[in-house]
Amino acid sequence: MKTRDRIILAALELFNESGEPNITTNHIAAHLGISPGNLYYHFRNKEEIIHSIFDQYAHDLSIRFQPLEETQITADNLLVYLDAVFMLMWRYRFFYANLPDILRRDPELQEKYLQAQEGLHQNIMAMMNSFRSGGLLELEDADLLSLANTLKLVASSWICYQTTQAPGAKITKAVIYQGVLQMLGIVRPLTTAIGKEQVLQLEAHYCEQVERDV
Amino acid sequence: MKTRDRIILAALELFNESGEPNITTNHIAAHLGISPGNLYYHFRNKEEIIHSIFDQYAHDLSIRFQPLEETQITADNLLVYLDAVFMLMWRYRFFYANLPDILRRDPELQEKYLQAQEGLHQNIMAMMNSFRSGGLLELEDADLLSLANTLKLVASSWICYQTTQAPGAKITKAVIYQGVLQMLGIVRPLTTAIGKEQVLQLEAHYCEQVERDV
Amino acid sequence: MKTRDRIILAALELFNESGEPNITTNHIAAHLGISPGNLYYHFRNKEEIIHSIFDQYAHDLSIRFQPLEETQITADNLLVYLDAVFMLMWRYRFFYANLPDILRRDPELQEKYLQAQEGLHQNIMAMMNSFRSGGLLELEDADLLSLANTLKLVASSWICYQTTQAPGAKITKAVIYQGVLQMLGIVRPLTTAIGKEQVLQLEAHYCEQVERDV
Amino acid sequence: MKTRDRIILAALELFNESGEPNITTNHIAAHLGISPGNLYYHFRNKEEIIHSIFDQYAHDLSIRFQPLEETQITADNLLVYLDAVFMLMWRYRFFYANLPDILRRDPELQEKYLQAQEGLHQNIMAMMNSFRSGGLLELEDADLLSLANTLKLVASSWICYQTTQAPGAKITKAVIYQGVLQMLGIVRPLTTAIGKEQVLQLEAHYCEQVERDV
DNA sequence: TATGAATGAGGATTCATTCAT
DNA sequence: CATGAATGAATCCTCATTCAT
Repeated sequence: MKTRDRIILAALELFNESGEPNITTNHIAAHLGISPGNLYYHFRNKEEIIHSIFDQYAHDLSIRFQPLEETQITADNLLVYLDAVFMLMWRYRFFYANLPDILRRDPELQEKYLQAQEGLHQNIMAMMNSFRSGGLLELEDADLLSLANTLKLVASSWICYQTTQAPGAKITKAVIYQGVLQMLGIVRPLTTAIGKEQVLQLEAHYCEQVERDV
Repeated sequence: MKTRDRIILAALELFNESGEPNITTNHIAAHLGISPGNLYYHFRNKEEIIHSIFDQYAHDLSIRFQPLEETQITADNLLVYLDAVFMLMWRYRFFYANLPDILRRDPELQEKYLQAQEGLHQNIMAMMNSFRSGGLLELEDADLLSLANTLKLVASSWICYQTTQAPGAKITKAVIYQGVLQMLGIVRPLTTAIGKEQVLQLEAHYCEQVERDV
Repeated sequence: MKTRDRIILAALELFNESGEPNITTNHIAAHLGISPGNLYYHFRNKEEIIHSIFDQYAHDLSIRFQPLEETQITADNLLVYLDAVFMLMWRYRFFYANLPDILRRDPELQEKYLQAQEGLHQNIMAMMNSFRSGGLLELEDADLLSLANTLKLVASSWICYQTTQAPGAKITKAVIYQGVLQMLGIVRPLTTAIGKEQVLQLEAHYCEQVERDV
Repeated sequence: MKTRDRIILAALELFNESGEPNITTNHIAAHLGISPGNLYYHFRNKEEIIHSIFDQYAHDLSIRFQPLEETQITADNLLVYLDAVFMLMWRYRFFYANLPDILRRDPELQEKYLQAQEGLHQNIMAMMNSFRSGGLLELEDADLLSLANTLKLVASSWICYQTTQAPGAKITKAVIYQGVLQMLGIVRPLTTAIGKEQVLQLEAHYCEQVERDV
């Protein structure tokens, strides 16, 4: 494994554990047993490390989430999708603990983040549309858009929100699954009879996951 | 005005503007034209300033939000309530931009925050219950709880979320009102015919506010 | 009791407890429940407080130790004298924990200290001379002077020395009495048969004291 | 010469000159023409510098003073030993000017200091025993122990004591030699006829040294 | 590629002291 | 006499970053 990648990995790990502002470049170098000079040979500055982590995040996102065509959208696909979104967010959770501050310092990163958010929005919209046309949801356009926005907000805020809800909260996979359940809980009351069945099935799936992990 | 209060005010202002991690105690002192020594005469350390700001926040919260009795809950009261919650969050918005990090450093603050969150939860539940018993909502217990959780999450995350949704996003009152609208949008699809009317009225009110402020 | 005197007393107490460098003027004021301004009304600066404490010490010393005439010197007088010297040193023990540093900063104090030391020397010499002329000691002039010097050194260093001989050593009266015993132990091997008897008597007296205090 | 060692050396020099409490880490850095950051690259904090100086002292002590076997103890060896002890104390004299305060702050250092003191005690005891068995001294066990204690006290206190005996006293080598003479003066009245001769010889040696240095 | 010593501006904080009231 | 808010230079220390090797 290349040093550059090891740095990214170590930084990600340490940031997730202790928060980005509390991890210095020296911490990262020491953790890897390399010199600070070497770290700066591979990265111009700390910002660039964060940047690279985000790039990896965005890349992971893009390969997993080819914009879905409406016909492909099934309950199964949805499950896979939600699963993957939250897992990704978990993997890069340090990011969400400081998002406003990190983005303020780095306009370029802000731009990239917005693109990712846009992709998330597109996908959520596509799924909701597909649900509606499949007769699982019964909503007007405005309500559908509002629903999509809410889902995006919940997805994007979940980890940060949970971090603040308990002293010394560790974000585990169970917490992630509860996030998916929270989103399903938002969709369920809006579904048709057929839709409800599907959602309940998904919920059952995630309840299992939560219990297995607790 | 007492120096102690001026410090709290200046700190709040600067934190909101530039983010707490980017504002040093010297910045605050210089901004007020006082010496660093004087600042430390009034506060043992930076943490204590943040603490005091939070205490003020909690105090504001508590005097404005005496736990509502269910009979008092009307659409008008709700409007006043939501308005006030978001305004308060706006006033102390720096806090929300770094919540995980701020709380991690200060377990006492974490405790206080959870109490405030618990109060928020109680009030939201009281309102939703009242809505249901007033025939504005039609939901089972589990769904009602889920709804309340979603509303609390949206309320608690709105400012942080919005901060990340645009480059150099300034959180204006209009953004705040959109948060209220978002929450109403979550409630609306779940209301009865009578409930829908009330919600639409509230939405209309806030749409006006948004337009006035933009 | 006058504020000025209360300040001296409080400072002495705190200095003894925690060491002069670790006690700020604010500590002293807070301990007395007075304002720092008030403290500085009575004393130009911290140095002056130390100075005043020393003056009190020198005063105590002078009233207790009128240079002894040789004829007055008996074993009993000696006992009273040694007792008093060490008690005084105990009362002002903070001083001995930092003597070089305190004196370096304050030439006037250095001067006063030397005068006190000179008085100590005179008295020790007087006693030793008297012992010799009384047939208790058998020494040549040079040896007598050397003995007096040693005794002065031991007396002046005892508290500082003991402070360093155990972790977190508290200087108790027992430690003080051991100092007297140490000095008697220096004198004893040099005494005549008659002198030895006297010294052993004194030693017995102090051994009792030590045991009572332990 | 390594920067780390240069820092230790400069600190030692400045501490000796002006007293440890009066020398800041910035002083040391400036004195060496290096940045404060560099100093803190080599030492975690000021305490660690003091610690390192003491370690060097303890090391010097240990290599020079292998516990002496009784047969090796001759007047010549004693001379070398005393010489070295006082020289070492002179080299690290800042330490003795603040011993109580320095040890109070640093329990680990206190522990090391006590070990060094214990070594000193062992060596002094060994020498005195050897003197007695060689017929140079005539003392009972209790008196021998008492003598050893006195010698240890004088040795350990000499520099601190001398520092306080004159305004702005500079501790020169002559002062050191006088310390040795003081100790010899304590031993001399207790010696046998043969012993006295040896001691007088040593005294003569040191009187020469003092005169040469004054 | 990698080292690790070095930088230096800047951080939080302290404390003897002053001064208007 | 007394208050207590205010000063400001100084302290210890951090950390992102550089650079000669």
